[in-house]
Amino acid sequence: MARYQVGIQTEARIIEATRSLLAEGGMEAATLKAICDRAEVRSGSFYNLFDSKEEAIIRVVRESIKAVDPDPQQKGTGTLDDLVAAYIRFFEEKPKVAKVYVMAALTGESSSNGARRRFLRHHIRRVERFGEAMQRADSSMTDDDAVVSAELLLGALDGLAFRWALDQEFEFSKYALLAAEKFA
Amino acid sequence: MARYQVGIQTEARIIEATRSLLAEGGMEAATLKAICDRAEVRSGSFYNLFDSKEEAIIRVVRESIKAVDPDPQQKGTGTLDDLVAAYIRFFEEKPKVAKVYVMAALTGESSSNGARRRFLRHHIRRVERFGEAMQRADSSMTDDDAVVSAELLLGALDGLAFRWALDQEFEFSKYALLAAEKFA
DNA sequence: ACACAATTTGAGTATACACTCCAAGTTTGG
DNA sequence: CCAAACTTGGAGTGTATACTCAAATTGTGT
Repeated sequence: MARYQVGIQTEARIIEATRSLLAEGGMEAATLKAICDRAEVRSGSFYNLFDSKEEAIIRVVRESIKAVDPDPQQKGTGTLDDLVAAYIRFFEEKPKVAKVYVMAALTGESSSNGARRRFLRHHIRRVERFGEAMQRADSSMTDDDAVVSAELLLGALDGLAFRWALDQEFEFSKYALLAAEKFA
Repeated sequence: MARYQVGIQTEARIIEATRSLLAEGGMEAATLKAICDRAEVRSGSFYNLFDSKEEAIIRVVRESIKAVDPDPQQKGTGTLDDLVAAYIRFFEEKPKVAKVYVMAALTGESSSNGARRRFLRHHIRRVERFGEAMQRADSSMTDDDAVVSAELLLGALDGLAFRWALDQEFEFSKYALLAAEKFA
């Protein structure tokens, strides 16, 4: 772990290099050499700060998953529109992180089941949040209905995100809003 | 290219080995050694039948993309329900191929744009088919509306497929039908 | 200014990978 | 039954990869 300023800065450069490489070319592009070249660091320095390449990648992926969820603290408040708006904002403000997020689920083979399980846990938590927001808006909704509706809307949002990752010209926010109208 | 019976069988074993490895563990799992071991073939035989590992993978991916589209010949007929039903059937009947399909877009050779572009072309074709089916059901629909609706429904279906790839317990067909209902 | 821990360097290691080569074996049509 | 066409085994090649290490340099609290 970095103690001095230089070390902390180097660490940040390595993380940023890893993130941009993952966003541009997926796991395949994030080789140690590529990361070190982009961060302007020699491999020895890399291993002074990280135990393995995997560690750097996991940190980037974990951070990207976390970034999707706006303020997990504010549980129990917030409307469905807030949640959808937060998702849209995430894509507009942090496209690089967003792309890593979209890639993470399918590409996470590196740590085999670990990454996938983490992603699934995250998804389930999100379904709960969306479902609760839906129930708050319509108190006649059963728990089961809420889960089904939330799963449907989140599926649509993730599908549109996937579409955006394929082609950044795609107007994600426009379709995300339409999906919220249609599936809520 | 294989001419004799033995060669044709070996080729089939290699393709099947590649497909199952891709479905189980993504690109990372589909090493030459793993493919050859599973197909019970030595690397020399592999290269007698394929120019490269890439060729085998591309064939599997291409086949999986093709398998999603039911009878491209029947253009101009078929209802939206038929198209959705075909997509659902694809997941139920060919789960292995389906998983490769879901993985293909981002994970393929994420660096080489070839796979991504092919996937995008395929998606656009599908949006057209879905849009036409929607217009056939509601003749007052403009072309633009059809594209938007089709993009939305396909986004949802793909997102649910993505969800299924994460966790095969997920009842894909149930949610796919619910999504389709919203557009009826 | 000093001691010493943190950081950097860069050559070096081991390994896994895709791919080659060709002698020996098998299948096929005539 | 033969010869040509095809297939196979498996040792071997070159290369890219993640990772190590000891020595040199730099940052920090006192």
